[in-house]
Amino acid sequence: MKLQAGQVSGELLSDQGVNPLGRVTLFEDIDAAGHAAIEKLCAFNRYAAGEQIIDRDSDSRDVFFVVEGRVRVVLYSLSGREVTLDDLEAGNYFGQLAALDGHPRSASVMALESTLVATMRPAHFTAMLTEHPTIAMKVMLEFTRIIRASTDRIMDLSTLGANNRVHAELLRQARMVGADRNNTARITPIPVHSDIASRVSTTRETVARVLNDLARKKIVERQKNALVILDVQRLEDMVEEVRGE
Amino acid sequence: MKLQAGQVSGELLSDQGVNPLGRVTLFEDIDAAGHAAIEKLCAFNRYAAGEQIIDRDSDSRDVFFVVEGRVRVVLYSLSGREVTLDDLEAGNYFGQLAALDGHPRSASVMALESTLVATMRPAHFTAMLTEHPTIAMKVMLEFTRIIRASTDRIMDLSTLGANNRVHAELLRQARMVGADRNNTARITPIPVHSDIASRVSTTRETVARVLNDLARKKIVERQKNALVILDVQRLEDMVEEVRGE
DNA sequence: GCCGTCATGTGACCGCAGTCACAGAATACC
DNA sequence: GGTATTCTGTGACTGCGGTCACATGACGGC
Repeated sequence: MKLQAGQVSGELLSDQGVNPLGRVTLFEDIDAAGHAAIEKLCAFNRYAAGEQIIDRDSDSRDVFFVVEGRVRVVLYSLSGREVTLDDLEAGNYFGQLAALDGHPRSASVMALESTLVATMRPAHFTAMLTEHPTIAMKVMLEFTRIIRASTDRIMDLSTLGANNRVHAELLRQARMVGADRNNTARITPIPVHSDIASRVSTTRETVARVLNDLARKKIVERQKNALVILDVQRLEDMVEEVRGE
Repeated sequence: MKLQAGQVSGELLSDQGVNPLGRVTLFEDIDAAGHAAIEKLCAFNRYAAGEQIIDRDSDSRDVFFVVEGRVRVVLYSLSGREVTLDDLEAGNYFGQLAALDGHPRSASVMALESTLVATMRPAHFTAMLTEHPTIAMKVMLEFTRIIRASTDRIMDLSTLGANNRVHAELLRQARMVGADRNNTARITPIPVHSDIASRVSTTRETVARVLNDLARKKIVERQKNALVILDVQRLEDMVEEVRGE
């Protein structure tokens, strides 16, 4: 057994006076009674930062709901090279692929910080989908989100060079936090270079060079506790321009 | 209106004495009455080889069922560079992303040969999913297939060089047709180089060089009407070896 | 058959970015 | 505070593979 996270009792959770599944957006349309029923089907586990929750070549099929914390979905090449697919905040879930199709896990998942997850066996998950069509629909919508993100990434990898992919990633993060009317966006905390690198499949060094290049051009600025995109528009132009070539 | 395919009457189809939706695997668990009901919700259109069925930036949301023929799902960069995502045989369907989430089309789809498709409006599609849970489940399984293929591709693009991606693609095609006990597989008809190139995001020239290289090493052989993988095992080794680096 | 079109083969060139190496900065940990 | 570790910056080198150019080959149409 590779997963050794401490089991967390339901009691402990109710002691906190919270409905842990209430935070999971997949269940947001379900009433309190439904939450209680679903909660009975779950086991709760806490993972420390850096701990593996899903190992790509384990044969578990469970679905995991992130009650608290943050996780990262990654692929590792045998050489240890690490490809980040997605980060999931509390309220999201993962592990649904293997639960639904019974195939081996498609990726590994690790906790980025101390993370509390609810675990559900695959049979309960599929049963829940047939019982609650609104949940099934939400699962499908999540799939469409994943597929669209994947095709975008395939497109980027196929048509953009490494430094343009870094530009595109900065732009994505800038859009996530939103730009103010000055065309600037504050990304905080400062993303670690190797982190950006693993999201766009390049090296830490390339990211550093690109960021300094952008800083020299006054497009980004590294501040105390935030990376500031000084001119989102200009960055957009740089990306769009190259996409068209 | 960009799509100008000729409308095909239902009568014409019944004249052929076939149940056109019977071939669509999504509906295989539905009885004849159900097929008839679903068929009423569809319009039938025929597209010529090369004709666009979905344009990435049209705002249609319909779902398409491939009754006959073959289609290709592609992305185009503004420069015209073409990235193939998938080919779909008769019996499959496409267009479900936009139908479900209402966002713009994620890719373009073109007919590879003369193709007959059944078209369904998004509202009917979602209604059908809630009415037939078994269809909803099949849609989800198709999503898992797409996501797994996408992550594999992202991994390949991130970790393999261009010629190893060609190796990996040949291997995939070899596995599709299956190898005999001599470790050989006949891929037929001979895939066009530019076609392979667009599947693995490289150039036609690179594919040509790789294939000749493999031919020199007696791993593949170009025959009259088929590309023969003489030593599937050896090809596997070449791919696995590099993945581990 | 002949020709137009599409597919293939190959050389030359060269730029992007990955790799290695190491120095310096920042942050975390006791 | 000091030390360990993790993060960042940058130069030098190099090879993969994209691009261009052009020749040859295959094949379908009529």
